Amino acid sequence: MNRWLMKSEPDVFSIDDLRRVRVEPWNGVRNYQARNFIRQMHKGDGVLIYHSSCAVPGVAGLATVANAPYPDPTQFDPRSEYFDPGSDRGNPRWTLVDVRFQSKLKRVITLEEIKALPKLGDFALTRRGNRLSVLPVTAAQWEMILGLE
DNA sequence: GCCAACGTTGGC
DNA sequence: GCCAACGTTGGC
Repeated sequence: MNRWLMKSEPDVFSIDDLRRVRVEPWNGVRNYQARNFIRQMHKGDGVLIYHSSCAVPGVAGLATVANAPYPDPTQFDPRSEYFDPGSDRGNPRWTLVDVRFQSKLKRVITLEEIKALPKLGDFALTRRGNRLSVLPVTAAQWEMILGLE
């Protein structure tokens, strides 16, 4: 099993929204590095749901990857904000997975706390200029972060 | 292939 | 709202 962190702006789609809908197609990722991580996902992989661009950024809940990666349908929808006229139906440019709610943490584990972990090691979330919306988490990082709850 | 301009992300 | 970081675009 691989482990990932996926960002969402809680004002747009929060862990409470995911709990309500149970399974959500994680569409709209339009960054090649993030897409390449999505393509490495497998059904059952663990996901940290991270709240970004909000008062207290941090990990808010747990989810799992619900299925194998498949083409993001919004790239072919001219009415979608994620429409990509340059994407070829024979070779779709953008990929997504569905994300299944697992649990909401009792409290948000904040970015500040995560940054302060002494043995966190190299982690895309705390690297300079952190902008990736989907990024890998090692087993050790996963344990350390959830150990803060 | 270079690089300036531009747009976006995201913490603060 | 500000601004640093950084990805993308497009002219050359």
